Amino acid sequence: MLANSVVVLDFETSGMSPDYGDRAIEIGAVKIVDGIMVDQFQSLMNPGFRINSFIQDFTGIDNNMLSAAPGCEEVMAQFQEFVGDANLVAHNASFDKRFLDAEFAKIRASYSGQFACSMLLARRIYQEAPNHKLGTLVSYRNIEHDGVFHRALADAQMTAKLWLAMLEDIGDQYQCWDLPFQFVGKLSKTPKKAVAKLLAQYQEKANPI
DNA sequence: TGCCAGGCCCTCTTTAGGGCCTT
Repeated sequence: MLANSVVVLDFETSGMSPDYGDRAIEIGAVKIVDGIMVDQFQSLMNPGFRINSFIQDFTGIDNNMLSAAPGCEEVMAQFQEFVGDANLVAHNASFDKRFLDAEFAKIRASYSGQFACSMLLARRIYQEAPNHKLGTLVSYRNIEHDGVFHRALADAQMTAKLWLAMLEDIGDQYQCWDLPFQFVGKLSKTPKKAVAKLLAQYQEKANPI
């Protein structure tokens, strides 16, 4: 696995908190290598209980679909293979990381990559955007989409396109291309007012006079 | 059936509160 591969993932879940018994019901992911989307992963998963009507309406995933789906354990084991040692990205990553950690813990699986958040990066790169919801940012950046929202693979694909668009915009605006993943993670947590300064420092290091 | 969370970040801040985001 190349060091610069990134897996952008999105979970649909039965609720907000794995600590209160919520489970993943669908996972979608896109693998990016050298800035190109090269592979994808998608599966519904049966959480072992019925999901409520709000989640069914919100996602379009119903209990009949889940009763025919493989169990979370089987799907997450396959997903571990897909992830390998890639770094990870999600929109509002703290949410998806909680579910990834909880589902992996149930099958004693783990991952070695670092997590970055497209929402935190967008708050710094697109400070003037109306808000930083995934759908808003996709429209704001004129990213092509098929109109499907709140399904795991569609949201992962949009997040992947947004991630690449942000890296491209950083390059165009600050002349900082091929930013290492760890640096982007640092950038997404730096105070908003310090973003330009941090990028200028990086550019200086990357292109010493 | 209905309920539940938590990290980040701003400000009327730091001995705190509340909005944003995710399902």
